Amino acid sequence: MSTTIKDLARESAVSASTVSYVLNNGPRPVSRHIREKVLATAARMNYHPNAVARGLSRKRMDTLGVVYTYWDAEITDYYFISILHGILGSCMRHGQATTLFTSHVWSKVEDDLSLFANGRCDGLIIVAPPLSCTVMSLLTARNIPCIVVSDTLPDSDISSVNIDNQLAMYQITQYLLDLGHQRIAMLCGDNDQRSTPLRIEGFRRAFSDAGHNEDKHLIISGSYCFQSGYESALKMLDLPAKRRPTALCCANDAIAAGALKALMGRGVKVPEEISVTGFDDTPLSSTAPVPLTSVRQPFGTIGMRAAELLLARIEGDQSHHSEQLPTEIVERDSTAPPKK
Amino acid sequence: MSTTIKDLARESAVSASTVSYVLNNGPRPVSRHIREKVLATAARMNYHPNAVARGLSRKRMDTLGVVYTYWDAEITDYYFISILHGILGSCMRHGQATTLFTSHVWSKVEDDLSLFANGRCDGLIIVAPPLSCTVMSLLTARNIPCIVVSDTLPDSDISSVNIDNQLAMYQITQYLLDLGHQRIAMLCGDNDQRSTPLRIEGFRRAFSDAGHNEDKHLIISGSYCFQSGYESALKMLDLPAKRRPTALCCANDAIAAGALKALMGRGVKVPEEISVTGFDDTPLSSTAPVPLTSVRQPFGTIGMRAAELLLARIEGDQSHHSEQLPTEIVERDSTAPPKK
DNA sequence: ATCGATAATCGAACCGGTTCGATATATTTT
DNA sequence: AAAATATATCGAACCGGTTCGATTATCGAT
Repeated sequence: MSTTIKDLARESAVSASTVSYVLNNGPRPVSRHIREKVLATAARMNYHPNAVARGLSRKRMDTLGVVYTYWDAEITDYYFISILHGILGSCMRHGQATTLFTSHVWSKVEDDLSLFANGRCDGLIIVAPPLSCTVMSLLTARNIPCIVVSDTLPDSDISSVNIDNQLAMYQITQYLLDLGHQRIAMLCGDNDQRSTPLRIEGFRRAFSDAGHNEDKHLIISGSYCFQSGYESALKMLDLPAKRRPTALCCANDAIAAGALKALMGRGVKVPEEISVTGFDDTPLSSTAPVPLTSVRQPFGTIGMRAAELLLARIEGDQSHHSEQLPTEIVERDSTAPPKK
Repeated sequence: MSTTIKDLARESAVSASTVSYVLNNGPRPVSRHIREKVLATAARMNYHPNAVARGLSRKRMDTLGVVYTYWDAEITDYYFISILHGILGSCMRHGQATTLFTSHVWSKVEDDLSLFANGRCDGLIIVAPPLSCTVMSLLTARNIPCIVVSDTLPDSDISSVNIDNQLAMYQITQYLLDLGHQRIAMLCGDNDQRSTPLRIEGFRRAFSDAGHNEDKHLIISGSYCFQSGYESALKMLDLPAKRRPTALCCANDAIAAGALKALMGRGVKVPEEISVTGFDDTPLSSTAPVPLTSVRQPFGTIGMRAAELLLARIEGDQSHHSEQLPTEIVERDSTAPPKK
């Protein structure tokens, strides 16, 4: 249907291989005369090389795959999208296409893996795999380059890019402690996410390092969503006054927004009576009824680095990285020293 | 490196073509005996057919491309993401991979088009192309199936999927008029987006159909962002009391949120003093300080239908569709009859 | 002029599948 | 039992590029 390299060769009265050399600038020299002729016919015939044929013979599709499972049915969450944004940027800059794969259920991803791991993509970026995830071993077994955006697995030699979850939580807890809070509740996210135990650990360590008594009852398990934050906050409000926390340290912004709603519903003033912190610094942080003090994750950079590391690995780099990108506390209006 | 169909053929003591017939269930019959043998060796050798080779010979990659330019540097906006979500769902259901392409500048997309239009994707879904966009004609010239998610172009035979922008705006304006508002300002989005003139037209028609005098000065141009809404709302507040609108009909939720902030900053009560409506029903609508009455667009369905139409077209369907999916007004707390 | 070295070009094989014409085998018909 | 038909399998060509060994043209040095 469309013009092929053979058409081009015939029309330019040269061999197909020569045309290929011209189009790729090598690997062999072509005389100036012929080069120009070929280029001219290519333009005239509106020739565009077929990426699939090219990919087959070069064993390189210049395509990166992104794998993601959403926890509760939404790819639309800011976390994934911003990382994807970074990945896309990187891919564009390096002339790579980006192919997406998602599924509600992680096991389905593993089943459908063959769709990816079959030459279509040169490598895979796996975003936020749940704790129980065997995909990576499948991939390495099949010699498919991959990178995870997640905390490093203890026993894995797969490179990873992420923030330092423990440190980040440590810092924001410390921030609250420095404000003078003593009774702080941590509103946690899903237990099967790797970030959860790490953030809890950071929270705990901030307490012990500060020499404060850590009251275990103030670690509230939940999930990374608005509803969970709402419910957990209500629980906190129902505690007897002397046990009620003066600050809620939330494991992400959605939880914090939910908590905010609960507090406002009960007429509790933020930050005057209770301080609230978010995590992720999504747009929610700034548009919340009380703009949230939050931990900014460099999502874009995370995605970018993941793509770059993957690309390096595809190009033969064997080294093992596990990058931890710095986070930053963004102060807004939801935190203040405790009352009195 | 990895096992090929030839390895499989040798190991099963049959020809490669027979293996192919087994793996694809056709197009020719294979004896039960051989079928099972091949399947067994395939499993044993952990064989996965190479999608690229397959794609080359079948001229079909089972991949749909999604093209998008973000207005102001963010792919992360809810509009695109939710549509993408619908597309992904459809693709998964139909065994298609999804490849993404974005760029800040639309012209860059046109340049890089060859990356897509070269066999890698079987067709393209173009999301929200700006008014001045020549990509589609390039594509049709090169015989590449495509669908736009956008209002239909007057002179185009490319199928499209979208809401009825004019009708939707008509309805929400009517809703405000029915509440008793007479002085309503429309806070518009970008002028180079196709939706803008259509929504304005809907706004106008609602006025004229209701027999109200339409005051042209209440159509405020701007862009689809928070900041624009903020600024436009301030302008409204600065109008002399008798010309000040009692309702702000915003062209999207971001604008409405910005407007809300301006109003709250000036101590204007919503909805008691001024009603505000959004458009799109993004999460912003429900999490805004005053939950917004908004127009819900069926983003997921839009994406889904776009993918399905594209798939049909790829499979040879020549018919021309331009689907307009129904919208729905979601009432929340930001609207009420005008004061007194 | 002749020879060797270098540069430019060609032809064929290959990447890993699919598909079609031809052949071999099994089944039915007469 | 032979002929006609249906079924199962093979081999080769093809998809549209890249790459490598071999061949030819070009050039400077002797």
